[in-house]
Amino acid sequence: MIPPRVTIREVAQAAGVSVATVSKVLNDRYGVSEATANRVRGVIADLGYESSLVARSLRNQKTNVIGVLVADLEPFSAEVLKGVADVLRGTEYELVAYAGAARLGEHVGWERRHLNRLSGTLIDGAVLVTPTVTDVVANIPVVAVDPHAGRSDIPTVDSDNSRGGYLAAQHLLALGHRRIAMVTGRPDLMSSQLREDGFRAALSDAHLPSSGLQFVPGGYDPAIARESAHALLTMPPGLRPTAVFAANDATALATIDVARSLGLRVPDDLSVIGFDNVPDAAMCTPGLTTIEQPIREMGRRAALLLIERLHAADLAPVPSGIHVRLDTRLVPRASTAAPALVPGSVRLG
Amino acid sequence: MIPPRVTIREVAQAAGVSVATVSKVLNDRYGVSEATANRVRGVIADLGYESSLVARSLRNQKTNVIGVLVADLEPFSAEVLKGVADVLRGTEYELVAYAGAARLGEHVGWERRHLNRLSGTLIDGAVLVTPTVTDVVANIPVVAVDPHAGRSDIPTVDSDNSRGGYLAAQHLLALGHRRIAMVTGRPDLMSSQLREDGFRAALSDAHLPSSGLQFVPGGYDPAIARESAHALLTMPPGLRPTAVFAANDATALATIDVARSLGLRVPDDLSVIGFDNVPDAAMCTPGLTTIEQPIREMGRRAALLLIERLHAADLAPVPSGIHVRLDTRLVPRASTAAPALVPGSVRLG
DNA sequence: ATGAAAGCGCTAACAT
DNA sequence: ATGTTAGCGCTTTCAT
Repeated sequence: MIPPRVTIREVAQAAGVSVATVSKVLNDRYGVSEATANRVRGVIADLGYESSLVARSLRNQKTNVIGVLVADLEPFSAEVLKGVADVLRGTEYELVAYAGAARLGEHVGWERRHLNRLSGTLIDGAVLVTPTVTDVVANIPVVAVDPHAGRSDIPTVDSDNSRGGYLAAQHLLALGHRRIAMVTGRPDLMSSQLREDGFRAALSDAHLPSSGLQFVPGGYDPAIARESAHALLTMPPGLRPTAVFAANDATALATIDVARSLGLRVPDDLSVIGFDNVPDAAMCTPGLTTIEQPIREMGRRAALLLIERLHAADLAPVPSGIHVRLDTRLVPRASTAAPALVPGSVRLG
Repeated sequence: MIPPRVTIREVAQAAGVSVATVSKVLNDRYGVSEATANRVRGVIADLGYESSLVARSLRNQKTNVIGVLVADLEPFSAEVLKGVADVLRGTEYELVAYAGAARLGEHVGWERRHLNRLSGTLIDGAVLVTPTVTDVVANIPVVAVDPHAGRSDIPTVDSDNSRGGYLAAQHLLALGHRRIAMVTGRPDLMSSQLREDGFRAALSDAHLPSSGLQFVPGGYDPAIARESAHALLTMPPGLRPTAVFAANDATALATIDVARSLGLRVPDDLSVIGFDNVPDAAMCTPGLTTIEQPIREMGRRAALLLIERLHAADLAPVPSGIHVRLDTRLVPRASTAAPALVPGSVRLG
């Protein structure tokens, strides 16, 4: 009942020629008479035949497919994906995004697995999104976006996380906050570490006494952040921070949620600033003040870098040490404001 | 210098066994002694071998990969993708998103091409995002999200565009608007038609005389919308609409921009409501009042439907007429307000 | 101009 | 328990 996939063999059979001839027609090779070619084309159209990407790439060296390899498709990687698509749109390249099934507890090493499963066959080049390992060896050109580890042998695109952290602290200080907490990120990630470093640097530059500072774990994880936020916000009003910098928007939103559940108003009783500027940051109420990373642009730059390497593949040796770093910027919204004069005194709830 | 891909053959060679034995180890088949299996596993680990997804799927019937097939990766499809990933996360399934290179001028028929290129080989099932054709035949289960055409043989997920249009009209009426215009969408798309139908229904239910109504083309295209908006907003103040419903957010934003360039204030002199609730709608100033479609949830539902069909594949016949329709809702922001008492009189410019 | 055959990496009958 | 072999759909020598 359901028609099976049409293969090149059936096309050949229907046209009364060999599969080799059909293949030649498909690939515009010489050695086929115009008459035969036309007949074959007719059959192809009639049967609605399309060559199998898989079979074709198993056989061919080049596939014209670029892979975006991710551990998971969440807002960040989806945004990178859009950027890559922006560049590929209108080119000869096709785009495949691949998110393998997460093997339980596997945070590290997925990039090599994904690469091995696809390179040499399905894809000509790859963009790795937030890889933990950047010394991967591959037989195809690879570009990393927002790598988690420090040094890297492959071309890399990231944003200025350190400066972003600095900007966040500056913003809170400028508003007048003096008791500030940070919900940190994942200690194993470079981006997270840099955000914290920049944040500390700004506070240190402003000579804020460390007594006004607290750091609690957030792990880029809403659940962990909730717990930390709860501990933070149930402190006595005189000790409780008047502002929180969360290492990413997800944990910032979790913090706001906890604050609200405790009867604290944002930004009146608590200012919260995040990092990333994901769509949710704009859609929520109040709008989340945050540090924007130009994620989509990072995807664009990565794609550009990759295509360049793809075109130069044979000629040039692998140029090492290519690292593109894009600017971060403050996006002020409604979740931050000057602290109440007597913090906590306005709380009515 | 660059190590070539490790294949099963090299593993076999290094372990001193046949490729068949390696394959058995890989797939946990019976007939391999524990000693041999361990030796092979050791070699696999040493060499960092991973089986080629392509070769494997060419050979196998089942691949455990679900495909999300899109014409282009833009905000809408990326959002659907996230929804699908939400459901697949933690399951056995891997996710591949595929955006083929757009053949020039090809708006229609990409879904069949993509499907033919991947089905039967790379993927076990597919989610089609905004397909123009929904009578596709495939040898794998397929679910369509926001199909452009009307009737459909395959399971479908969309949102209640008609009700969304109704809600938009209701909102404007409730604010007190009586001269209302609509910037319509693309006549060839079902979603667009339904938005208009719902809009008309609400106005008719409210017995708004048709003299207060105008429809101008927008084509889901900012450029077209600009032109229409310009014509609309340069009418004499007594005739000019006090509110505009644009068929999607992109054209709503274009309308606001034109209004502003004509010296009209939004929402004081003109209320504008859009449709979709894309991130931009929240990020712009003033925030755009709009009708939200739960796009990510649509992706989730599609994935759920697909997995269900995948599991039931052999047993059940294809159940026809499965159509999931999710609710749309009004998201009030700052771009709509009650009309000025004497419309146009407050204009000072 | 056309076709037969090998082989890409892998799995599954089918030997042994 | 292990190996041999055929074949998934396709492209590409290499005959004819």
